[in-house]
Amino acid sequence: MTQAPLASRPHDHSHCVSHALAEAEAICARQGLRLTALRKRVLELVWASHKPLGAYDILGVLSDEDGRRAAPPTVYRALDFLLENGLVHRIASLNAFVGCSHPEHAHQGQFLICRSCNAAIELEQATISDAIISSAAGVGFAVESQTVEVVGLCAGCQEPA
Amino acid sequence: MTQAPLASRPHDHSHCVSHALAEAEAICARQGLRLTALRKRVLELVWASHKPLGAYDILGVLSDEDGRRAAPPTVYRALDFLLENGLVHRIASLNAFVGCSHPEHAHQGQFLICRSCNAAIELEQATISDAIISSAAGVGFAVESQTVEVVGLCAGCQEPA
DNA sequence: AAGGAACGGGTAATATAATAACGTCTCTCA
DNA sequence: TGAGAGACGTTATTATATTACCCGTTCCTT
Repeated sequence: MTQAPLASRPHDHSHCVSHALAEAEAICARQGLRLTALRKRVLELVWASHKPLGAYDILGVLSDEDGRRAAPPTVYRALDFLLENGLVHRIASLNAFVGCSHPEHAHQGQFLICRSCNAAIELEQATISDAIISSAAGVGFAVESQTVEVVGLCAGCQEPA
Repeated sequence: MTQAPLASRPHDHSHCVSHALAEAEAICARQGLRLTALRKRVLELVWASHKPLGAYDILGVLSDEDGRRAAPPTVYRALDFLLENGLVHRIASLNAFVGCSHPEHAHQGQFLICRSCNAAIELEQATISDAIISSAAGVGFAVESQTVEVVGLCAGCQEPA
């Protein structure tokens, strides 16, 4: 059977970050996309943890490390690029962004968001999207994109009180 | 088999509105909740169509009909009441609100949102929520609430070009 | 009937999220 | 070599949501 997603287990997170950045480099190189310093830095910040990060949080970090304060469009443009190219996902219910765990192929993420530790676990379950597509088809609706965001408690946060 | 949801077919919409209001009255009466004039008016506005409505759209209408301009908390408080009591749903991906089609029992809505006519069709499919719950259980995640919002084309908007 | 808590709602200010509009620099490549 | 495209800075604005404080009414209690 498939192993539980990394985000839901303790792990050496620096591997996630370096792996995600290396993969982004490779994907951009292959597709002739420009992963500029800014875009790379934003991607790195989004990957700083498995918790979805708000655009203004990113902005705050960038402003701190630059002397001058970055403006919203700076961050949103970088995020738009990363979203368009499947390197991050947007969590609509949180107005926040999280690194994509499987950027190598196009897909829609399904997210399990822990209300205790805030981690977002990305799933890619055909059973879920198939159920959605066929239910929609039952009322004549043609699905183009899906948003599935689930709140609850991750395995690690369900310890007995 | 179950009939297609009303929102996805032509219908006499004034019936929807009056039915929704009557049902809200009954539910509130039964549970000792106060469906004040303001709350009722907001519910009526949300039900004005099957298209999700933004809080500031509601605010605009209220301001127009009152001479004085309503302020955001007025609307958000009414919406909070309606949400808490299952009379409306919030569509996170649109920052908008839509009347609940089945307020008589607690449930999480699943929504099909037409990108052409903007109508939101509410589903309540066990196949979808079961798929989510069991996929989540597979990684040890305990689901508490689900957000399922699907964008595409409704039956009526798929006419040949 | 009086006291007081709870509730509904008005008002101002503020917080948070996202976009618009415009300018400049640099790279590419024809 | 210069025209066009892309990336990003900058300022301003729009959209969405919340906080804090106040006041009047309701309703419960004695």
